Amino acid sequence: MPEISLEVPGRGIVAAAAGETAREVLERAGVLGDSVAARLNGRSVDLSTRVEADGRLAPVAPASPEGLEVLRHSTAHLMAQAVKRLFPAAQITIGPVIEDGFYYDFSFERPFTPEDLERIEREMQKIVAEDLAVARTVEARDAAVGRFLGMGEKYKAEIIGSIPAGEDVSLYGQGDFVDLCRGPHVPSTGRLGAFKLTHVAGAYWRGDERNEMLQRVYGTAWADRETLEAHLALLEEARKRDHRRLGPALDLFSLHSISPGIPFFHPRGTIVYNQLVAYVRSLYERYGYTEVVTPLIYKTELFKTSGHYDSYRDDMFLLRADEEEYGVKPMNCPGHVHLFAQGKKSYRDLPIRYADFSRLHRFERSGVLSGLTRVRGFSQDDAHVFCTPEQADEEFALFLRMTREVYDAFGFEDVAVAVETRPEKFLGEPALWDDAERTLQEGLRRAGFDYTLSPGDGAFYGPKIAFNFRDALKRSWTLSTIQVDCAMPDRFGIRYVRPDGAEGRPVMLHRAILGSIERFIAILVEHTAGDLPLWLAPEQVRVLSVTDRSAEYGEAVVRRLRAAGLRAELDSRNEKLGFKIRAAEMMKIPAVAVVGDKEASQDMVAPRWRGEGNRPAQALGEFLAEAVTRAAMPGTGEAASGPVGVD
RNA sequence: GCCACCCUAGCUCAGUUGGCAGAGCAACUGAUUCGUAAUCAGUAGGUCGCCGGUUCGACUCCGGCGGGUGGCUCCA
Repeated sequence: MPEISLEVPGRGIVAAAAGETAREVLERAGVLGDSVAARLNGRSVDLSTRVEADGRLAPVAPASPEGLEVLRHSTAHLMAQAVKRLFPAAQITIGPVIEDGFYYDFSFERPFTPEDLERIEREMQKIVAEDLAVARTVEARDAAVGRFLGMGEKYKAEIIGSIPAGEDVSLYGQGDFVDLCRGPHVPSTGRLGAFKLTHVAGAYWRGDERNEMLQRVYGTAWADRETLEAHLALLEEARKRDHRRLGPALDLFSLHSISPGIPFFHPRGTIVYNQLVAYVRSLYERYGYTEVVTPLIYKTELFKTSGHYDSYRDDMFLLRADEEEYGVKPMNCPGHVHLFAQGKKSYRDLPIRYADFSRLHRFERSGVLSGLTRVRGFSQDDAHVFCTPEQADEEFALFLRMTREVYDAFGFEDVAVAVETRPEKFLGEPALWDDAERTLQEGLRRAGFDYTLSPGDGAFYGPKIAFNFRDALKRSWTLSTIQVDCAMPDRFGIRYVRPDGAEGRPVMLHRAILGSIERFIAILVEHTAGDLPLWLAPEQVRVLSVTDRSAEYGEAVVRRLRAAGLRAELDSRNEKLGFKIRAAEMMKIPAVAVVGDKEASQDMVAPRWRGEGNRPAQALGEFLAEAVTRAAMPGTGEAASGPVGVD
């Protein structure tokens, strides 16, 4: 056998015979350890892969990203094997790795029950104990199709059938089970074990709702028990932070079947809501926006012109009055274009930036509604910019500056930017789209944003940039978006007079920074676990009287705090101090001021800041000054800056 | 919209094979006047999501509808 040489990290060059397995080479190099696969020239391969030529070879540890991918994929196969043993009539389809775990889709005559999941999990553990060897074989495509048809696996045969004819496919077998798979996999089922099946759900075959509904079983898998437990603990933590639980508990909002998907904001939640709007308004003042108030309901004629009637009608609330069809607006843009078209506009008027906090209503399919994150009624910090083509770059840059300022204000750091391009169903000229997509990408590059491309995800009227924020629970949410409109200026025929007296078509941008205020509140509640920043907290200070003797002084303290613009309440209930402290903590009140005989006699309070604990009593004026400073809205007070360089 | 599961007091949850609906917390009343995460006692609170069926009898079994949860498909 010819000698080959392999570069193994930490071991330099290791000599091997061509045809030796990766496992043999790694073992001899003393780096096999508990690896579940190998990396050969940068590609993940099975440990049983034969090395035929010079190259680089490294072990893949179970806890490494590639290792976890292998474990999860192998665990998906393990589950499929268990399902086939328990339910031979079930047909296997696909079973990919997803974030933190895997799923496998089965076609079966009935849905799996939670009890089935437990049985499947036990069967999986049995197969782990059997420690079956996992073996890879290669077969011609048509032979593989025949093999799976022979086993009655018509879905699998269909998948393999869609691979180009004449190609070979790789199969992985373990005991009585075989599956089509690119691999790699762990060498034997005994290497698995730190997994848990989490839930079952329906899923359409090939993701198309016209197809059969399959049974999808989700699971999570990790390198060892400890990391599995840690992951389950994180899920538990997420459950505790869930805004649908915290929101009502903190008396912020509630949902009721009387209006599915449209939230009721309670007085406390309304304070948060209005503070966010006030914050955005303060930015608008500096960034040169003008606010408008526009109709909620329009004759559908408007939506026919804008294109919404054709592209978006199924998602709209339509109504009939006076023999006329009306639509509740799902977006502000058609109204704003209409508004722009009123009166003659000159280049001297541009850019025009219409901001609108109007409520929007979208008839979302019932199955997609969820808390405040997916609703049927909401409002956005929405605005539409109309400018000359020459101004478009600067307008885009301005938006990016504003976005950055807002994210800094909230301390949002983990933000990924995606450029979403022309979808299949679109309006306007493809050339316009290409231009717009290029403009967006160049602007991002100039502003120093990294981004990824998300082909086909744009809005029907133009390409879009989405700012996706990852919250404390590692979930991703679209907050800000900006879209170049390639359709509506033409459809509405809006114009402006250029310096040379000719008429031009203005460029239209759609943009939002917080996005939906409802969704933003949900994200903020979960990100902060309900500990909202002081400027947003519905009740900023709670004054606690120790006994009835200090209640009157407590009232005076509350009056002083309120006069200084703070949101303060008095708890003078006939309860012990410990009880009131607990109540304030559970409502996550940021600051507590205890007043007893001592404080009352000296014009003092004993502060207790949430997360910081008790402080010695201090003069009321001192406490008040600190609270006012801490409660400042971002971009105001000391740090306030003047107008941003526009207009 | 599709698949599965869930819906009992304001909240969190018990409720045996179909036989008079329960607890803790919250609320209310009284006592207590108390110093940093729950003082004690008492009172009230329910068309068991809604409608229909089976049954001598339904929170419990069956069907339909509504809402929610997890997914799928769609999306701020």
